[in-house]
Amino acid sequence: MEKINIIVNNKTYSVDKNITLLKFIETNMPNAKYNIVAARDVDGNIIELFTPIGNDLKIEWISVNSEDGLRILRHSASHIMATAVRRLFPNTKVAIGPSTEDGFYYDFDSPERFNEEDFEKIEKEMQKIIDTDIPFIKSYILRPNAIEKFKNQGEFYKVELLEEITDEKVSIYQTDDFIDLCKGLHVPSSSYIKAFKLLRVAGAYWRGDEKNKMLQRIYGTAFGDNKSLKEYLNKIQEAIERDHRKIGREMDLFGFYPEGPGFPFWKPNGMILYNTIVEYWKEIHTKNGYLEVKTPIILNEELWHRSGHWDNYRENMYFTEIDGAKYAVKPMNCPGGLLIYRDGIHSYKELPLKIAELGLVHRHEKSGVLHGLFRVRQFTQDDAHIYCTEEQVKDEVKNVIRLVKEIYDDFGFTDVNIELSTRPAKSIGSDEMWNLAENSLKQSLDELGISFKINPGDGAFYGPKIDFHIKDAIGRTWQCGTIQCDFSMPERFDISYIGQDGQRHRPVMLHRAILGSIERFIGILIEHYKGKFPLWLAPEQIRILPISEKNFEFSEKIKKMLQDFGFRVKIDKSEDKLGAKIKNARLNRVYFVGIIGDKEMESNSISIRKADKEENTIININDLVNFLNEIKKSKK
RNA sequence: GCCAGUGUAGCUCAAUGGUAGAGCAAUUCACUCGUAAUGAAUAGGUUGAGAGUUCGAUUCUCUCCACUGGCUCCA
Repeated sequence: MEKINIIVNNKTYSVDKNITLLKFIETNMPNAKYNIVAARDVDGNIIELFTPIGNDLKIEWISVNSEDGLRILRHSASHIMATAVRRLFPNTKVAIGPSTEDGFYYDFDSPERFNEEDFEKIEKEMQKIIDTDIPFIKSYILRPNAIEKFKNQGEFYKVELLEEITDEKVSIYQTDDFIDLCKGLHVPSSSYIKAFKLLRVAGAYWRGDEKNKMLQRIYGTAFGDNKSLKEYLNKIQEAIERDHRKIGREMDLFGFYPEGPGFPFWKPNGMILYNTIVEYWKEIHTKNGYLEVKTPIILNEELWHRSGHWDNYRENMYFTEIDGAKYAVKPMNCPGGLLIYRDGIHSYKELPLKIAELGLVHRHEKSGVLHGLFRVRQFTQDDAHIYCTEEQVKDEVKNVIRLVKEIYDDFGFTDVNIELSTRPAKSIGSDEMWNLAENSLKQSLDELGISFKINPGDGAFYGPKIDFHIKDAIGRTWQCGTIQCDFSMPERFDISYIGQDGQRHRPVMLHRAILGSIERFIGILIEHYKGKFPLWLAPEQIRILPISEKNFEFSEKIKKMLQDFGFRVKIDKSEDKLGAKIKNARLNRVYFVGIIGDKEMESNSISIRKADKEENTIININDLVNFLNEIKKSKK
């Protein structure tokens, strides 16, 4: 009998691996016939353990609502969904059905076109399966037998999977009449699914490859109790309410029109936000020793052959013609920047040379991927290229990391995850270059004591990179900043500096962006703040609400004064009552409203309040500018 | 690009094989007003575009465009 060692509560147990029935229960289910847990083995993998009650084995239970528990629960829910779908649509073939970060899906190949109206039917059938408490029965069979079995059933996706598995034996799970090739784990029976919901249907390629057949993927989620499901659905709702496309419209920030799909149009309010960010960005970069340049948007095609973009990035580029010669619209700023560097002789004394560019780039994104400001075809990168010696790389990378953190902090993002991506399959440059580059980045992070995740094969085609992911107010993460180490472009452009020895040397080039794309970053900011920006970013910082026409003149005086001090201020001279004026100010996400009535005029003051708060502060006009400046300075 | 869905007034949404309505917004008038919507009136649409079926299409069919959710990709 095959045994497996597992560690539970620091004790090692030898356990029979051939289990045919799996029970997975919570401690608060005393009537279960069997106790079974999912535990972690020595390598940290989840393995299963089976023991009848009465065995003295002490088990550390995992709750249904723990990360592992939910994964098991959701994976089981996907099987139940597949069972239901196959009951309702018998001609449906199944592909794979894993759990995801917050739910599960199953990919189907079916003559039926599923749509969301089918969900009710499928959910009902799933509920039936859950109510009848059908067990998940696990068994192991020899791989050739499994291939035979699934072939007979016409489940060719399973056969394809099986043909790649090298194990002698594979496990299969049976739920009702639905038999699925599956490693597990699963809950013991369907009634463990206490709350589930199907969410959407989408197309998905078999094995994620667009050359393969498009399958129909049904997404859903499941929880151990109804309350958690409700909380999850509320979170989805919250994300919908934060949608930057909706808030952007409400605040009149930007627009997209059919005349330019994927090309954002910035409206006056949006430009205020945009320019405020740019001004801040320029200031902090100047302070950190960066010089600024601007390079052309359209450049000769020859340049892109030299840079390697033509070979590696062509399908994302736009091309044009000038006087019969071929030109390309830049998808990246570096080649242009390199021309500037190459224009002159550089001494080692100039290095590190930090050249920043807010570069407008165009990339042809497939029509189906465009998404508000998050995914556009034209955007401005807050780019910079740092030319330095190999010895300087580590320190420069560290400097960039510090700057990245400072900038994110100023925008209210304090939670940052860092990832290191290594050489991809499609790449240029020698092995030595790649090793040197990857090691330099790794060491910089290590020396700063920063923990990071490694993404093998995720680097740019010209070098490895460090990516920065910020976490927003509702816990979503967004990749924004990046540092890319490039030994390749300097060679292609044959750039050099004169070293202490009077000889020419090849500098290293670091590409880096902090906000990533200003357009996208604004989208993230909108969703993070739900449009309620801190004072320094708010397109409209203060709106003065006169109670009646008698107060207009005094209001104008205050407006003029605030404008002279650089504040963005408007007066609501509409015929609305005060309540309506406040409502409108809130809707427009104005930061402060200042109320001017006879009372205020008499005392030469203004009743000021944050537009979304109840409390008023009465401030003398002479103190107003100081009051606002204090809040603006703090950035947050 | 692929799969599915959607497209009606500035916004949110109704309705119908016999050329369309509501609320909010807008405009005008009255009210001169104190903390999340004062009242009245007016105006606003070749129902995304094109073609087909039909006596008649906004409705049914097809093509295209755009958008939404995914796949893939990515800042």
